[in-house]
Amino acid sequence: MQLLLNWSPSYMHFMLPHLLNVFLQIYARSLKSHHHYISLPVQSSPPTSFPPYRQKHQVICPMGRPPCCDKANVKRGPWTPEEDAKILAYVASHGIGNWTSVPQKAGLNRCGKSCRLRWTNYLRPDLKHDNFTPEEEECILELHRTIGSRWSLIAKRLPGRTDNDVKNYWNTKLKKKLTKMGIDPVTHKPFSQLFSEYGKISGFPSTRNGNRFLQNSAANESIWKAENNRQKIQKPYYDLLNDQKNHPVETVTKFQAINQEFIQPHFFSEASSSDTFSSSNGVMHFSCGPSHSCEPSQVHIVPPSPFLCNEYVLGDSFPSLDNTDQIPECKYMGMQYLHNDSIPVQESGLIHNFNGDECRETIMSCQENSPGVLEKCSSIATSSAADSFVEAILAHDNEMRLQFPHILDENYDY
DNA sequence: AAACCTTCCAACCGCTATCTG
DNA sequence: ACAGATAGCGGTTGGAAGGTT
Repeated sequence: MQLLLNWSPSYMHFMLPHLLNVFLQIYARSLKSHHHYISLPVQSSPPTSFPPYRQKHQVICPMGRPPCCDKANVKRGPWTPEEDAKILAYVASHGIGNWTSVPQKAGLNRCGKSCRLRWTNYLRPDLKHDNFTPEEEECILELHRTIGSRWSLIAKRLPGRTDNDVKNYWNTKLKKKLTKMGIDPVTHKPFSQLFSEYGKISGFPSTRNGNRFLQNSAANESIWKAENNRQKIQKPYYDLLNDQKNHPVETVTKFQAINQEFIQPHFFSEASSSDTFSSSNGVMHFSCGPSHSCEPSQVHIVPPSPFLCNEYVLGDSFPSLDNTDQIPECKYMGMQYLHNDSIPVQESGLIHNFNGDECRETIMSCQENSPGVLEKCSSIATSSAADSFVEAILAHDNEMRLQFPHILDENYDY
């Protein structure tokens, strides 16, 4: 009883039916076997807060860490209500930390890692157990469009949801939903637009063999590989945005540094041969990847949004943060097409406009809300800047084509 | 009713980063 | 510096539940 009194009302609301079920099952079993109830450990002193999350770098076992468990002899598979009750009781009285010792102390024949996952993904009191709301759905879609399958980052933006929840919801619902709507779940572009863009790539099968590339199964595989590549490119940005200590201005500076040291060399070395860019409706889209590669996976890569932000906003033309008038109007690609039965084609993208002040606020608020910079700043690009950039790359492309015609004019047949 | 198929998600796997002795 | 451990993460899978034939 003392255990229950230490739970918050919301946690109580979640757990009471669960515990009732546990006790009923145990009671029913005890009637059959004449065994007594399990005795839940009752804490001697209430925790100061619930859940008492472990402090970072907290030293739990100063004498060295024993092996987690005997992997061969621990139970696996679905958790029973009794096991859940033991974890809950243990955490309520001891708090979070050193999952290695939890199975032994809680009386469980489970691996510590399994206990941790059970707690993290299911038993945590702050978790929601109801369906995803349309708002959460939009949030997932928008974040996935921006940062890809970084489930833990996305989950952090959705209180009460775990990365596993988000991942499962994406894989079972959202991916199919987008596909049905004619939208590629990786690039978040309409398939029709992808077909069009693939067809524009020089040296691509479209000129000789039509769009066969996109008609066979290899296309899907290529897109997934491209997604992986995109995530590698984006990593420095995630690292930066995850660093909550950064001042907004510092963040901007680091964006520039990352761009110079990593993104630009990467981009120009890999994408110089025959990249394609398009600028429509003021939102610049481009694809990069070596068309001379035998890997169709690298032919089309949606660029990391921060690249756009950095290239066009934080670079030469980026005004001081005090001078918002010079910030071009932001074009934000929202995800409202989800609630629209019609398939958005080229007109998609300009669903919400951010003005200069909003962009500035976004940048200035990045310390508290860092992914906002990604989402909004990423789309800052004027069509003129995009056009000049496109021209520069196309010129570079032509130059490369003249130098390496034997590579770039290969006839691709996947 | 039975067999088969599809969907869904909890749990696991394997990897990397980080910590400790 | 190194080995051995955990935490955290994204990808994958097993099997229960529901639907279809």
